[in-house]
Amino acid sequence: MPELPEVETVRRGLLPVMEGRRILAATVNRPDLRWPLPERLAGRIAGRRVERLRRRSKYILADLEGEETLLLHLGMSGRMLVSGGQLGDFHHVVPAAQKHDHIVLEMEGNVRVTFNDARRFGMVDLVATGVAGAHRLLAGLGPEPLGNGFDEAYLASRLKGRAPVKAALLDQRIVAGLGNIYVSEALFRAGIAPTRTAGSLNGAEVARLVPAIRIVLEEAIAAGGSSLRDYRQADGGLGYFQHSFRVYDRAGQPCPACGTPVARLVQQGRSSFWCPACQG
DNA sequence: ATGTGTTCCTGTCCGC
DNA sequence: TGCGGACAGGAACACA
Repeated sequence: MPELPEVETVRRGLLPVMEGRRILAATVNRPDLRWPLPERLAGRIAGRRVERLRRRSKYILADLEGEETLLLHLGMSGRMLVSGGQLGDFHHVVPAAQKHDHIVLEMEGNVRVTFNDARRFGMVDLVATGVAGAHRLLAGLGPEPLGNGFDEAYLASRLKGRAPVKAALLDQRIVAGLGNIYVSEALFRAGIAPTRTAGSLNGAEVARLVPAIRIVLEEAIAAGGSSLRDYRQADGGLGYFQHSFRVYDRAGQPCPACGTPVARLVQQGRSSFWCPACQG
């Protein structure tokens, strides 16, 4: 579910209730998500202050005092939900536990942060802060698409081979943070068919693709992400970038540029949406 | 080294 | 309504 814009939106929502605040208590309701959770996780994070809340690709990193970092990935259906707080008096209703509430953090400030993940493709680990970047899940990630390390020269150097450009952009080693929605949207904006071979793109096409990726991600962040099914912001609210989709999930509907029906195809087992007329 | 297909899991929607 | 199948914002893993 969550791609870079959704994860960044969640991070921003968690910032005021987590950064600088202490985790007073933690509850862990099952031993594993996608993988086994760290041993004694609840006890190891309880009582510690969150010094920084960062994002790398689709991961959220909570640097805890004592040089350990809580590493979170939301998978397809993960949510980080904030409850309590503002009401602040003894009348305020503690929300009932929901199905799939796997980890609950009681934060300083009378706020609860709950990690809920129906499909359990999410991941959580606890690592030494100094070597977090070398964690097996982070070590191979490519550059942040909104950062300085992502430009035309870099992307051109990595778009090689016969795999479809769709697959290349989904490859987190090439660029970190894109997912199924934003790859389709970026390729539409760049006028490149998802079926094109990565190595077949010419310089002009790569030069269009870089800003197309950047702009669509920035617009999606500004819209609070895209809510199709599971995704919610930290406050439970919906993102609204789904209303700005030009091709994703719009099979059969007219291309916003030329009116040709948007096509859907399956690549690597995943849907791609595109305009056969605009994207060459 | 590449490229592709499968797998994990739950929930929802659509057609019969 | 019930039931089966398709499909879903990810990505590691196993194999050609």
